[in-house]
Amino acid sequence: MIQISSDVIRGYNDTMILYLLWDAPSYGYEISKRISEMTDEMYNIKETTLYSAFKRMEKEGLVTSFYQSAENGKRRTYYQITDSGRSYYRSKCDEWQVTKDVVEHFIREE
Amino acid sequence: MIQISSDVIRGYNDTMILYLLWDAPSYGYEISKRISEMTDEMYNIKETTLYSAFKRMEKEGLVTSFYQSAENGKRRTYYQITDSGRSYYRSKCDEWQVTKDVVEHFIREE
DNA sequence: CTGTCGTACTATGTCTGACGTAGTAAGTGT
DNA sequence: ACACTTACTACGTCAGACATAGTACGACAG
Repeated sequence: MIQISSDVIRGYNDTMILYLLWDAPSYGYEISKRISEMTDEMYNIKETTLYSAFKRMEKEGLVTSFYQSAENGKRRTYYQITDSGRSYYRSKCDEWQVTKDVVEHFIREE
Repeated sequence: MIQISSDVIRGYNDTMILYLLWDAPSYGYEISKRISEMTDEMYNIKETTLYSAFKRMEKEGLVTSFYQSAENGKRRTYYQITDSGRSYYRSKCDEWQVTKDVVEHFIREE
């Protein structure tokens, strides 16, 4: 089973997280599980990577956070995407198309 | 004109360079020009990025170097891909396919 | 009722590839 | 004579990813 490290998608963790926040707020643990599921465990984001991404994005105004006690009585920090976050996400999607094109000039597929 | 920075393809500069060394040895300036041409100037590798990639890859045994005076009398450091470089390149191509799949789960195309 | 597991984080420090800035030097073109 | 292109080297900085460690609370098993 191939497992990829976060380093190879450096700069796209934020984008992946924003995608998962698009429709509703979420929190660290859930985001992490959803990424693993969606990628069939090919990519498992590291906790430190994830939480530092949240901090960075909050500072940059891409997300806002709020505390909320969950059903199970546990306290969680939820993150919510902002308008600025949505437009950042869209620009990263555009960038991705270009990046992909560029890289694929140098990739041999067999 | 969209220009992408090397940061978004972090870790794939080496792969791009190895691709260009596949059939024949080459040197910094030529590699740099060819990358710009091949990508329609969407990606222009920085000199420092390029030369430090050469150094790193030589240390890792992915390439070997030799001096040679060119037609124009200028001295150049040519780099040549090694067997190890070829197998590294192939593994990066495989990795790329996975990376692309993973990222695209989180990208909305319109 | 104790210890392990899963959940939900925070803190701290390290590493690496990319990049900014600068400088050298030799040949070419005007 | 001077600018420009070619062909590099040196040095220092930065940011994102990651390793390691620790905290804390609830559930659940033996």
